[in-house]
Amino acid sequence: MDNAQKSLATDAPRPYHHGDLWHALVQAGLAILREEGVHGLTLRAVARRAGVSHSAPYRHFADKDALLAAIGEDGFNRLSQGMRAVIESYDGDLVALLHGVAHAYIRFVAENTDHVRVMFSGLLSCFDEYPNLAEAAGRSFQDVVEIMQLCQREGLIAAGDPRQQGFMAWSMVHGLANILIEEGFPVAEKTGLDIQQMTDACVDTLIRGLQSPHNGTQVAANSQHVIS
Amino acid sequence: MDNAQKSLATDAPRPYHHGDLWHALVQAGLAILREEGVHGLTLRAVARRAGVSHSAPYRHFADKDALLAAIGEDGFNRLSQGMRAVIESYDGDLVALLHGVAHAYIRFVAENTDHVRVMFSGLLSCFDEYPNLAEAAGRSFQDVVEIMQLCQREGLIAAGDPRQQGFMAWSMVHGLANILIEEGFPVAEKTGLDIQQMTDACVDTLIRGLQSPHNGTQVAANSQHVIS
DNA sequence: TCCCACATGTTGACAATGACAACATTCTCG
DNA sequence: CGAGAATGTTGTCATTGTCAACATGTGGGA
Repeated sequence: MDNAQKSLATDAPRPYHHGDLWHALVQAGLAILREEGVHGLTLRAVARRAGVSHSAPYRHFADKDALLAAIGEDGFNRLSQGMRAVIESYDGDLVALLHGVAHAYIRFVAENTDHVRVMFSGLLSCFDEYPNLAEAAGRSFQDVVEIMQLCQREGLIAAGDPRQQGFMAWSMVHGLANILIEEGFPVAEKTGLDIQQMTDACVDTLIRGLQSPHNGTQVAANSQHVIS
Repeated sequence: MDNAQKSLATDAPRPYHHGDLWHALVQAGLAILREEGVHGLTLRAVARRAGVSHSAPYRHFADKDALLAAIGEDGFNRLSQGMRAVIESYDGDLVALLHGVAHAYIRFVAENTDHVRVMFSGLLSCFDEYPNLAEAAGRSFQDVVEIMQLCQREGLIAAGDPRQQGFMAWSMVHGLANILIEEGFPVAEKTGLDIQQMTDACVDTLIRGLQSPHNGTQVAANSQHVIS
């Protein structure tokens, strides 16, 4: 029954009854995510932690999914923030920039595993229903696209639609990160590489792969890969 | 109360009381996953569908996670099966083989979204606790590693640890697949590429990226990417 | 062949959860 | 200042995961 934890984050001035519960609930959710993982992230637990009754969250979130969407949005914002910090420290070494951004992504996933599980993993059913969430995710992607454009200008990678290149880059790093967070997944342990090295290897592979344009059958394929 | 659906899959002969409930429960779980998604996958629903009482599953699975592990294991087996079907139809066109395997992976994820969410996405807490699950996942990975070895022999990609190369290949395709299944995720829609083309582009990029060895600073990096 | 131990399945219970309705309080604005 | 909206609370409900106590059918040893 101790309502002691609510300070951090938005230093909003609590205009009336509880203050702005909206932020308090999101913060409580983040704290629970950090301390107990996604399993402990329950609406009632969030309410308890925020010091309100179990039904109060419904005045601010239509249902649990809506809270998850807000938390996911926060996650994308933090992700963008981490990547942008690297971008802003760009000193002319483009390869280092790419490695740095990839490491930022991987580190974010590693240090916020449960947060990431909320952002992806379909806990929140659909991005479409939460415009703010979609926007935040879109901004994260935009960061990557801009890096691709920079790489093209600098001649590090071939010309082409930077969104496609960004999509591929995101896919690779996202896939790596998501495999790494599966505890005991029988891939990571067997490669003999640690996370840092694996990340570097992926980035290098990606850069080389993007150094030629991908105009359809570039590699040489008499593609008969029958699908659907 | 209708206990009408239980036939499909294992045509086991129901030796004694109910038959072998273990398989019936897994099959019921798969059916629910297919029809109602991961949200409807509840222990009691599985029991209902199998025509037994709500507590019967506990004679075969320690808890819900154990059922999820069995379902996940089935998923990895099906994934392997899909990829192996492509491998076995190898006709000498290695590039086509790679494209085919990637498409098999992507298609599996697209057609079994909720099954994949059980396999990954941390619903089952940890691979370590379920050796069978880990083994099935390991076999899937092994398929990819063997393809990498084949690619090395044929000279399509550079020499190197095939497990690392396989890890990268898995990461890329896995990342692509997992982004694609996020409905409304503001990346896929904007690239103007459909799934097939995007998959092909990823494979081509990957092949090119793997055509040179990745001995540390291959691309040229004065790596100052500070991490932890 | 008979009987008992054990595997399997059932019933009942419990706390926790998401969600809703009815009610209480506090703010805002006309 | 006072009505209505915004916000928060209490109470309730069905559902769920899990456990304990009980029932039932199976198979092995006398």
